[in-house]
Amino acid sequence: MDIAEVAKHTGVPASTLRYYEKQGLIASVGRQGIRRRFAPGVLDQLALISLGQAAGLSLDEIRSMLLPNGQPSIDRQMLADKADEIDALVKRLRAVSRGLRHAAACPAPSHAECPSFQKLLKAAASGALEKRWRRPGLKLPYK
Amino acid sequence: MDIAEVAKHTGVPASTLRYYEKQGLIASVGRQGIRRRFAPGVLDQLALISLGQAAGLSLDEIRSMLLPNGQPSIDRQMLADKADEIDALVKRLRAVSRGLRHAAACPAPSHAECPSFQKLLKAAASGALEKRWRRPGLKLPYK
DNA sequence: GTACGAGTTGAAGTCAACTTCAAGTCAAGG
DNA sequence: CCTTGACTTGAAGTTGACTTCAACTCGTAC
Repeated sequence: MDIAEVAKHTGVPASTLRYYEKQGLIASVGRQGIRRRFAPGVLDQLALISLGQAAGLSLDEIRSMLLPNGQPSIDRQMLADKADEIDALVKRLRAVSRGLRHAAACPAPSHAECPSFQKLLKAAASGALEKRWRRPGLKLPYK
Repeated sequence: MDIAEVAKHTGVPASTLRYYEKQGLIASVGRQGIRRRFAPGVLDQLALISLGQAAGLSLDEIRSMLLPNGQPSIDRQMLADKADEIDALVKRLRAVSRGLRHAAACPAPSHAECPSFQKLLKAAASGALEKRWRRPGLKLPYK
């Protein structure tokens, strides 16, 4: 497959594929003239990368899960740890969501007078919402 | 309060407070000599900013929720929409977490042969995990 | 044989949210 | 008066994951 075909199948732009190759996340199986050729297995590798990103892994971390041949070799403990991390995040997010909903439904004329909104603010200020995180991490959908 | 005091109370570094002021997210109430003085209300504003960030809002979006005086003026519909967005994210994250856990517990000798891992990969590839997002968004905890 | 479209390269640019830096300004203590 | 230490400034640097760019090389079609 050439780069455009991989891009079409996966939705990953050609520029990103070249970037991933430079980063050692995927490999081409040679050239036809000057053009890269990819084995079909690259589609699985890209799926794995997608999955890792959805799990909040950096490309570096994802690379560390790949053998030189591109086969995944994943530390099961690491998977479990990541799952724990995600669960903790989910817990926080659900608290935020509950708070937002309550604030949205709150009948006070302005949020300044809404007790549940005040409580939310207090929680945010107290760090219960984990104010300051250290990694760039998970992306949110735009819409 | 001077900037160090605000920093101490909120955990927000002084450099960030200056940055927020430049961005119009908070305001100082004048100077004592060359130094900024903040009204206590700035603590609430910072809590609101924290909350917004926890909800995945950009600083731009957060600013759009603030009146020029710093009082929040929040569109309740927007809150509800944000809550929906977060719930959708939570749903995806829980799927990822479940998948990771299953893969971690999977008895197959290598992940290449684990059926549930394959299924996860397939889901990732099919876009069920929402591969390509448009906003920088939510940060993950480092630990 | 030459024009075209799709690929190639390395380098540089983008984005958000900060942080870091050098150089300067103060207030208070000794 | 002089040092110290906390603050000030604008400008530049950081991070990760890409994207964009100009300049170049192919294979194919006309």
